[in-house]
Amino acid sequence: MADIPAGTAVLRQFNTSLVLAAVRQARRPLRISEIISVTRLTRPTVAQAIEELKTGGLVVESTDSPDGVRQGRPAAVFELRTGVDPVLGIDLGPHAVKARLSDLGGNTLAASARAVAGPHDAVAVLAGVRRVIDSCLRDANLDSAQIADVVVGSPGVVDPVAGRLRLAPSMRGWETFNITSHLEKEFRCRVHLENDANLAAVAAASRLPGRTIIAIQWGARLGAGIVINGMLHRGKDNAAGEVGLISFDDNLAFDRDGSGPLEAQIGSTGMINLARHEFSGVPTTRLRSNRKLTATDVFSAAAEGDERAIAVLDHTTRVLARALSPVILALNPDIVVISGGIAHAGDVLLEHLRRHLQARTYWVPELELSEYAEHTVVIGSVELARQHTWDRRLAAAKQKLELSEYTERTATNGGPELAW
Amino acid sequence: MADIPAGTAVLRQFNTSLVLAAVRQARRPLRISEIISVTRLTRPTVAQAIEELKTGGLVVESTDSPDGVRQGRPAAVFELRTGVDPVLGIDLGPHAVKARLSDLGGNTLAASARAVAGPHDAVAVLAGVRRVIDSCLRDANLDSAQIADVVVGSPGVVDPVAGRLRLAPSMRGWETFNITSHLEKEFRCRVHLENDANLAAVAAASRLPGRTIIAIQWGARLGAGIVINGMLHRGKDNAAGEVGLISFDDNLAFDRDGSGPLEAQIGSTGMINLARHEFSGVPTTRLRSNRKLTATDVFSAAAEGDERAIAVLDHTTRVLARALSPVILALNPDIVVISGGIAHAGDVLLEHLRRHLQARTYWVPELELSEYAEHTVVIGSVELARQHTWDRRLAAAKQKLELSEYTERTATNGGPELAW
DNA sequence: GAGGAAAACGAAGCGTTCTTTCCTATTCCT
DNA sequence: AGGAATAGGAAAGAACGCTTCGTTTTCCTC
Repeated sequence: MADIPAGTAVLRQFNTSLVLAAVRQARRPLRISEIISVTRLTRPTVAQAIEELKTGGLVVESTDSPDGVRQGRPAAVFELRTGVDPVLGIDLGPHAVKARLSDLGGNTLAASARAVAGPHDAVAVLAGVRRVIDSCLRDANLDSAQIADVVVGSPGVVDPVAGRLRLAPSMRGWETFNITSHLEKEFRCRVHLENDANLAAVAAASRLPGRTIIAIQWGARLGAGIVINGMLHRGKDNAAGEVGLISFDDNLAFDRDGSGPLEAQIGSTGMINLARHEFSGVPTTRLRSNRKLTATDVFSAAAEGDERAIAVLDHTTRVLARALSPVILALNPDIVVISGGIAHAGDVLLEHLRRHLQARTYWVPELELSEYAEHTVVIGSVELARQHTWDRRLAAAKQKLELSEYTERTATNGGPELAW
Repeated sequence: MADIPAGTAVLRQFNTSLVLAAVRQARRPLRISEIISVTRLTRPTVAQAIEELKTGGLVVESTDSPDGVRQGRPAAVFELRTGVDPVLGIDLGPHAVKARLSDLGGNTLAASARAVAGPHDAVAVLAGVRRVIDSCLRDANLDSAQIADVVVGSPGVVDPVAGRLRLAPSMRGWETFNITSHLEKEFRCRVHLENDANLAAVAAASRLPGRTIIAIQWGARLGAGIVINGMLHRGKDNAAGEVGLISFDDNLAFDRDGSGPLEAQIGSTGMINLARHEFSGVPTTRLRSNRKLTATDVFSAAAEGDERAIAVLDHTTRVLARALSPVILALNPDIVVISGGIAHAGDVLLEHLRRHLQARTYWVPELELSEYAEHTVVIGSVELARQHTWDRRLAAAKQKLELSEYTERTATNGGPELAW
């Protein structure tokens, strides 16, 4: 903590981060005159800020020839220094572990996935984690010491300070195991633990900045991540979005999988049980009861018009709509994004869900399937790790602006003419 | 819009608003040395800022002798100039209109309430509004031209830009009537329309800064206001918090009062119907079926142990818990505050509600009855009007800081070590 | 009652930053 | 080859905050 008396130095830092933000928001290399028009600063100021950012390693002079005007002395163009500080995202799914490596610019360097015996076998899961990490590092030709940030996604309610799970009935034994400090022994950076649905929400929020989003992570388990005006909402106990615990029979109980009432009903295993029951003794050409039935089978059959598959789909989406409608009425979100393996189901899913929501909510939000499907959580992990790294980089430039914590917070969100 | 090249002037303005924020947050007159220690600015800077704020009419030198140290040359103390810019709050309730007049410091100058024929009679409501406003102005010895801001609370979904109600089945005819422009003819200031439950939430948020709150406005109608980390959440269509429309029978319909399914069941009229049915033919000493039954009667009977009243209470709170539990699981709020006439019920209500929530949510939030009870909405109106006025006052000092809109917004809420 | 200590107030000098202004450098077009 | 257009660089001027010093006012002690 530097001495507080700051003087005009804060101005310098403020303007520098203004320039940095301008360069960051643009998706292409920027020339100085463009930065001037965006930030409305003068040329010497911008030049000095760029110089500072260059020596600080935050931006580099791009070698590409600038776009646009092709007359006069060619301008130097600057962009973020992205091909450095690789970050790692890990998804501890119930049946598979995934890892993904990306640079600061968001370019994927490597990805790996691996099925694991089961969520209850901590040793097997840890071994799987080690293998997918090693695979990624090998593919990208990187050493673990070079990684700048790691984010681990997991079902359950996480304790971000302790780095443990506070509630994870589906992963017995994990509550007492501190996975972040375990992994931090191998990396030179911090390892963050985050709820998987929250990461799916981060992935959605990065595509939809500033919006209010309910991200439904729907696979074997069911969870939601809540994004309010672009900001992830974690809740008082970091337990926001635990919609899997919604119950209709006035009785909150976990079944033997550790599933809450709602996810037991419409999580993929619950859904398959329902389908198996529906199809019992009635083997069709596509859906034979002796083959291992998957959720995808049900959806493709529904898309082809199979009545019994449609019945399963209809029931499932009705239950989800019933559970979500109070949340949608309370939040009035812009959009509901559905991720997880179920996102392969296609528009059939959305059509049924929309119909059931229309019967229960006055303003039906936009509905969307995550294009990342079952990879949404890993991608959200990588995205969050990138944000952590950026925040840390920017922290130096922001030191003094902590003063802005004195800026009062009003209770209103700002009406049209009141936003400042 | 002044010329953009700003230079060190933005520093001046930044420091000036820092000083203003410090003075505003303190609830007592502040001496300059106190402002120095809070803002960590130097004396000349603070002195200059104070001088600027004094000439701008935002702060005044208090005549009170300063607290604390009583040695040395007595320090001048400064405080906000509050005894000016009176603001008006209005509550257009279903059965009564209320008005309340306050100064910028939050001191109530006058208050008035009046029963009206019914919410469907627009003429009667307007006449009532005029009378409560006139009564307040007369009591406070003020002229309408002196009012600095007006906020009108009403059930239904408001359109803040148009100043009309976009959905208000309970107030037929109001959708086409532009109440704000009607009132703006009488005042020299802007008139804002806001949902009543949102105003109850504003009232709660002003007592609980920075918290996540579900404010339940529970009277004849039932609505919620959602506050996320101290900020009112309005939702995409300004329709957040419309929990009165939650349905359990998969059918969203309005009854002839214009009530949604949930409010038809447990709004005060629905509750009284239930009680009347419960007590029919079984007149007790306290609750005779021939007297007009009120919700308060039911609660006081329940508090005294009347089994049938307890049954009504139990049923009502169970229905509310069932409707709210998905919202609570999704948001994991700090607290649920219940306002409206029902808040007179006392702790019996909270105990039953808590019990029913415990069966449905893993982390039960704090529960509280609004101390303002049926006056919560008017008080929230006044609070919001005060905030509007402050924001407008501050706008001048903030002009240049609009630049901060370039400060990027990350999708995360900021982990422990990431907040800046 | 006089002197000292403590706190507040006021003013001058200094350093940093941004802005303005002018000039030079490079490239394309005619 | 020369003009136009754009980029880059340097110096002067202005505004601001920080530091330092001296002055004023009150309380406490002797």
